[in-house]
Amino acid sequence: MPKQHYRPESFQARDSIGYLIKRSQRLLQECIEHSFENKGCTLQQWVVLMHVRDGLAITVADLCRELHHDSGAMTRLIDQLEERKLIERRRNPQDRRVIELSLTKSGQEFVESLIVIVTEALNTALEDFSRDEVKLMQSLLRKFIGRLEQLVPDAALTVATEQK
Amino acid sequence: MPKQHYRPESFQARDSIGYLIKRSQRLLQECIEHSFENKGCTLQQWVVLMHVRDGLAITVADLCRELHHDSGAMTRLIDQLEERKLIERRRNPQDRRVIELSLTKSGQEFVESLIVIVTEALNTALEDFSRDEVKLMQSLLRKFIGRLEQLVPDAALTVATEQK
DNA sequence: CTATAATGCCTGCCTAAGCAGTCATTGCCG
DNA sequence: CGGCAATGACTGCTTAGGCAGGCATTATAG
Repeated sequence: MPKQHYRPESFQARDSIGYLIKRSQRLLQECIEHSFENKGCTLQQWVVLMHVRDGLAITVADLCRELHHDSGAMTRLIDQLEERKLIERRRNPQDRRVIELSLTKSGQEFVESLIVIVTEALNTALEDFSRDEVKLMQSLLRKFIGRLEQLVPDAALTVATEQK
Repeated sequence: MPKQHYRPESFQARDSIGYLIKRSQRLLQECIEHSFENKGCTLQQWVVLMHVRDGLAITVADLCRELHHDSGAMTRLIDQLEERKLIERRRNPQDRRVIELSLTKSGQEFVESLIVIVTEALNTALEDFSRDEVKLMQSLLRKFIGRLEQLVPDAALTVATEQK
């Protein structure tokens, strides 16, 4: 039986965790994309490049699971990055279904140049926060995410497929 | 000079506050919309109805400022709600530019029936959290939002116009 | 070994969001 | 009073996301 954090009678949309998270997400995204300015890169695109760079995802399917993004949309996003010579596709000879992604030289340089900008933006956004507050916020969010992944099983496809 | 919460050399996309917030937002949205099921209503639409109900916004422009949404998209969203007889438009005679929004009888009932569902979903999502943890998360997010609104001036149009 | 399912990538279609520009109305200032 | 900026609602265009289906390839079951 769930705790009564919110009650229907007294519910205020603007006080709910949903509104607060949504607004935080949106503002932060704008903040970062604003600092991207004329780099010609979406936050989304940069995140994809980062994941490939760090080996967190090497295929389109990986990226979709990690970022919880549509596979069709991801294909088209990769198309753009490939066209700009930031990323390369290479068919895996062992499993010819999969296409492995890797950054080009200029892709790597590009990603790293934006890391500086992103960390700057994040640090500025968190300027008023102590180190402990940031840690706290991170751990609360992680806990929240963990809980939600239980509730929305589709969301954690990696886990779901392992369970089978 | 901003604190060094994140540093370019050691930056990990998945540990950043951006990733965590984005993922929280997405999962929570899915969680709620999943519980909306066959109600034939987007979370976005419901939020709009709630804002009108509570007098937080009575015009399209208000809604756009509050929810930080595109005015064209909002017009079309209202079109749908009006077509379904959930909301009404009425031209303000004092200022004939503005169109005031209000809920119909069935609109009110509809919103309130969904409040129950939303609060349930939120309580379930926060089941593992103590009351203090929820308060803490809310206050951290509010602080974060406040900071971001300073940084992205367009974001807080209400404030911005007041400043002029 | 074969039939069937599952996986991965991609395409087409539809809807929604973002952007720019239009039109009407109002506020402001000389 | 007259001109000009500002505001509010709306419309067309472009782009991105979600969904369903298709094709090739691999895994699995009998």
